[in-house]
Amino acid sequence: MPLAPLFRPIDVAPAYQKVADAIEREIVNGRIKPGDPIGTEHDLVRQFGVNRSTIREGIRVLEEGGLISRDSSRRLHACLPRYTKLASRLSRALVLHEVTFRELYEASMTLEVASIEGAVERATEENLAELADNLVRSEAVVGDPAMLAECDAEFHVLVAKASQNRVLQLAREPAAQLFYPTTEMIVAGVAEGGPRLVAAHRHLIEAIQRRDREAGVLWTRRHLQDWRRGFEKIASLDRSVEHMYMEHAQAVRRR
Amino acid sequence: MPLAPLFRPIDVAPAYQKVADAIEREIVNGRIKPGDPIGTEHDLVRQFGVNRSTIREGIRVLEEGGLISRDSSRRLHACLPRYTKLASRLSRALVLHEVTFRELYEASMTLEVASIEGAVERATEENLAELADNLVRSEAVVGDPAMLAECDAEFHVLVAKASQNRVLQLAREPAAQLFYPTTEMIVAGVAEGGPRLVAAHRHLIEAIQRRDREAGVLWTRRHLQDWRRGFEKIASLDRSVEHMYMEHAQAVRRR
DNA sequence: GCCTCTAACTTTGTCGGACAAAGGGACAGC
DNA sequence: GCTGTCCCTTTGTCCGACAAAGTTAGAGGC
Repeated sequence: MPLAPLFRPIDVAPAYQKVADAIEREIVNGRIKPGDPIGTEHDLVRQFGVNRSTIREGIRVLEEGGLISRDSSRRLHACLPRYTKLASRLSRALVLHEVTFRELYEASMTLEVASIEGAVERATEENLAELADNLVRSEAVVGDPAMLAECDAEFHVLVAKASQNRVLQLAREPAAQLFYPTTEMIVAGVAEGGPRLVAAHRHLIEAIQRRDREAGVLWTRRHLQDWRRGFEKIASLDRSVEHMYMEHAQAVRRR
Repeated sequence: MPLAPLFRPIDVAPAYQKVADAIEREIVNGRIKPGDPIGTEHDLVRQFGVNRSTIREGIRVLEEGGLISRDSSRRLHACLPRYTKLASRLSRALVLHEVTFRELYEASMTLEVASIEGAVERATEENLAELADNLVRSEAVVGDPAMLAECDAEFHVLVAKASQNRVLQLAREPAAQLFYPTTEMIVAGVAEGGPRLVAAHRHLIEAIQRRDREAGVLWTRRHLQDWRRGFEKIASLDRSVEHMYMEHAQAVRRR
């Protein structure tokens, strides 16, 4: 019979990690609210009793995690992590794991359908106005694949936003970020691609307006199937997401 | 008419950020493969021509992003970002954004149903063996809410894994991490909670075995509805996720 | 009294050097 | 072949320093 454990594992985390954890705890449990100042590096040196280099390493960890950031004057303050920034981490991970476009397509089918269902049910007038505005801008750039792809990405972000479900909004973002670059290629390669894309958006907006769930789901499916057909003219769905697509995600993250 | 731009915006990112970006680029575009050594801090000092403190700050950024890590001997090497670690960042963000349990529930309903559909279609013998093993362990701890909740969380991870869709796996993880702690409370509070949970798992495994999609979806719905009923005995679905739940996510991340 | 401009002061980003602790490797001894 | 020791490398931490950018306060002009 093994001995009863006499000792707990001792905490051997390096100091910079402890600093980061301590500040993270205060933010996550709400004692430091988003927007609250964290204090200067020198303040933290005094409070934690460690060297400024150590403090700075801890700050980098928190900054990368999106929990704190520096304002225009580079002062530290707690902040709400931004979805797009976090999602681009995930996109990056998906690329490194070499997920296939089939996986992306299947997951997006689920997530975008769920988004439109939520939007049909709960979209506000403001959401609709944003979508309508997006549609106008899309129509204006229907001949420019790059701009149109950008509008398309924004359109689906707006639909997800209209669902009023932030979990869904966040869940769909990583896959969406990897779709975005391909849309440009497809619209450029397929003659009727642009107009079909804009037409689908129009039908989706109408569906939301009429609170017509069936139509919303139908047109989302069609929209994604269009993407799929276009993609399969270029490559196999079983191809894994290429590294080049990451350049987009990186650009998005830095915004 | 404005002058043609003579100059590009100059890059004013701090040095540690440039170091991190440079290494990130090499990893993401595949020139450094997961597992490859990065070299010692001193090597990087020589290569980048900056001070070691600067290098270390850059390393912290990459470490937090999950792109590099240190092995047992603390040497740096590139690695595949781990889903659970990234997902816990998202869970944290969701908590800070004060998402409601209703949002979690709705999104999970979508994501878990999609997972089971994928699992029914594509689960391997190995996936089924893992699920069966999980079921045995769940039955053994049916009287212990904390252990059972842990088994439940693992069960759904295994279902998502069986779907062979890593995008889905990743997308469901953040919401799932926030569910996990509540399951324990619910199982503890509702008399028949434990046995019902295990029974649902058994039905789900059978559905996967029989490739019976209808049954899989049905029992996933019931399983989640059970959670919902249990939760509503404790609190309103419109309550936002409390900060206390983050302690779990933090524990998960550190594993 | 209010505004502007300048001169301190503060804060950040970076640098150089330093040292203890932990790990890895080579080498001798059994 | 295994073990223990010594040495070297690497990491984590510390100290002190400085230029650049931002902030604050006070002088001076209206």
